[in-house]
Amino acid sequence: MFFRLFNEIGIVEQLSRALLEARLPHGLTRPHFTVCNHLIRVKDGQTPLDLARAFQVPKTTMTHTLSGLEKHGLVELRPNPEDGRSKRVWLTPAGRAFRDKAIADLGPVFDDLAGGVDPGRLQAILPALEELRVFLDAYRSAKTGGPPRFGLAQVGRKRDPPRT
Amino acid sequence: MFFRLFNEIGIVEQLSRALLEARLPHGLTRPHFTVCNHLIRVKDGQTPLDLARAFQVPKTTMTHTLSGLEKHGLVELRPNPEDGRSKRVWLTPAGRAFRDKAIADLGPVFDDLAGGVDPGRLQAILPALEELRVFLDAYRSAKTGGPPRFGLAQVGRKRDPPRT
DNA sequence: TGACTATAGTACGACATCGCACTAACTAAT
DNA sequence: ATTAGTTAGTGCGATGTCGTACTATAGTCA
Repeated sequence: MFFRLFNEIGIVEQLSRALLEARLPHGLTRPHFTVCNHLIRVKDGQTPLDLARAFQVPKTTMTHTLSGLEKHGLVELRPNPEDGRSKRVWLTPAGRAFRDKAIADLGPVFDDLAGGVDPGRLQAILPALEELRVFLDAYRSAKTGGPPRFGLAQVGRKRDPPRT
Repeated sequence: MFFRLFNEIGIVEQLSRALLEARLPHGLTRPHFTVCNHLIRVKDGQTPLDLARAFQVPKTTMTHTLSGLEKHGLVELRPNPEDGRSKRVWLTPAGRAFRDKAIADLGPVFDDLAGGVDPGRLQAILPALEELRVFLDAYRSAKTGGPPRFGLAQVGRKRDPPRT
């Protein structure tokens, strides 16, 4: 049962990602969009590590994603006046426009989706998914070792054995 | 709403993947496991393209996954007597053992999961997920162009513009 | 102040994913 | 049989993801 569940989730993830990226400008991926979206929905000025935590990705992955966004002029990384080690991520006008346009372009897709699948039914699975996500996150932390530890970043993955 | 849904799905996908791969032998990934599992649950002797369709991945990705499985001696690729272009994928005893051991190793995880999240609740979201998956798959085909066309493989993704 | 530890970010390498282009083989129409 | 179009699989290159290791800065404690 769990296998089927995770399998369905994996396939939906692939398909939804392809659906989104087919509608983004060339060179921009779902993470780029989701980060911009997050910076608008929540707030910008967060640190890269904040974002890595929010999306449950290693910080190296977030560095990579942000560098892509910066290269496209969608965000700006400025030093964090409160902490010399870290930076803060700010959206540029282009970044906001990019996000708005992506959402607009997805409108028809969501309309079709709402026509083909009962939105209420999808809405209804959100709490269970969220519960599952929270459990998996906590489970990883629990199994990884001690307390909250740190930001997420590099934990709990498998370790390369020394090359023989 | 759809964003939140796909976001949760994406995160659950990442976390479940990490959870699984942390319990697999080094060098083997979730696709390796899921393919072996599929070959046992459904049947082996399928063609690589059958598998690519089943997992909704491009055929090049399946080639890569199968070559990894073959390198580890978990599957065998033999010519397809009915079609000189294609091959058939057969599990080796090692492949079956690998799948069985992975499932056994995941037992405790699933027990914990069943303890932390109501399994009935997860079970209940399966039909909606499946419906969503079927819709997304059909939608991609519909938008991509005509009829069933081909196997899945390389479609509907964005095209690289000529390098300037 | 100095020493030790913890944290933020990055450079780098390994590898997975996937689009493009190509070959070989099948199919259809004549 | 010839030819054109389609399909199965792969080589290759580009890029996303992530673990390891490193640097710079903070924080803690004496």
